[in-house]
Amino acid sequence: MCCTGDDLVRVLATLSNPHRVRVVAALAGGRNYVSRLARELDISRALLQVHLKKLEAAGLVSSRLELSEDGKAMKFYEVNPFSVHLTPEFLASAAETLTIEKGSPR
Amino acid sequence: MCCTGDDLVRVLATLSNPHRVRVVAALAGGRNYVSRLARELDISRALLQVHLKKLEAAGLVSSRLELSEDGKAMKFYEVNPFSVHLTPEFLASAAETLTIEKGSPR
DNA sequence: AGCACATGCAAAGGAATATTAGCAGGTGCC
DNA sequence: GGCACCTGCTAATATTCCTTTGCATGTGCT
Repeated sequence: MCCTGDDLVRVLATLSNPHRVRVVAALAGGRNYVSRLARELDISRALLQVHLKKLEAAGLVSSRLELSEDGKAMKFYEVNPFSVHLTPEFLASAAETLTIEKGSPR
Repeated sequence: MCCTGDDLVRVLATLSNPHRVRVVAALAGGRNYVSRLARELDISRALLQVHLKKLEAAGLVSSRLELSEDGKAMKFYEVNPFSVHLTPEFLASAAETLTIEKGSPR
């Protein structure tokens, strides 16, 4: 037991976008940096950055800024291992720690 | 094994709403009809109906119209058992059957 | 200087969601 | 008839999300 119901909802919301699923899938095969990942997934870099931010905000990926040998700053992303067993019973327990306030996404 | 990546995304999108999680949680404790469920969850019936429709469209719940002893039409909902093990590896396999349609402007 | 590559961010428009309010229908009971 | 229940729909609003476009920074190489 580690996450609140709100955290779960945030994770599910984050993974409810095909682009972000593909990003996680790509990173599951190994870490990568933004520009290259954008080329491999064939999406714009700006779009990828937005999705990466959401994934990181949800705790699904981590980033690390590194300097390549030729001095260029490159931001590497990698997946944080996670495991959620989605069942009605699990949702029932998660619902106990769920706030319903309006304008809550944050 | 059974669902496409698109189906998975749809399920996750459906469960990425606190109201719908609470609905599933409530139904996990037993079937119920719309008006009563709305009272128990303390939300408007119109709102609940919208969420129930989405849950049913995603295949997470089922509905059945029944007649009470006193002749009133009552729509009962119940959860369809489901089990999704959410991991990076699982997403990687799901991503293979994921449509993105859209021109790719590089 | 100019090109290729890396990063970041903000504004703007369109699309999709969430929620409310209000209407319609039905039954049975006092 | 008038309540108290049940069901269903729509239109209109507010809000959030998605995506593109554009500009800013920096590096190294020719």
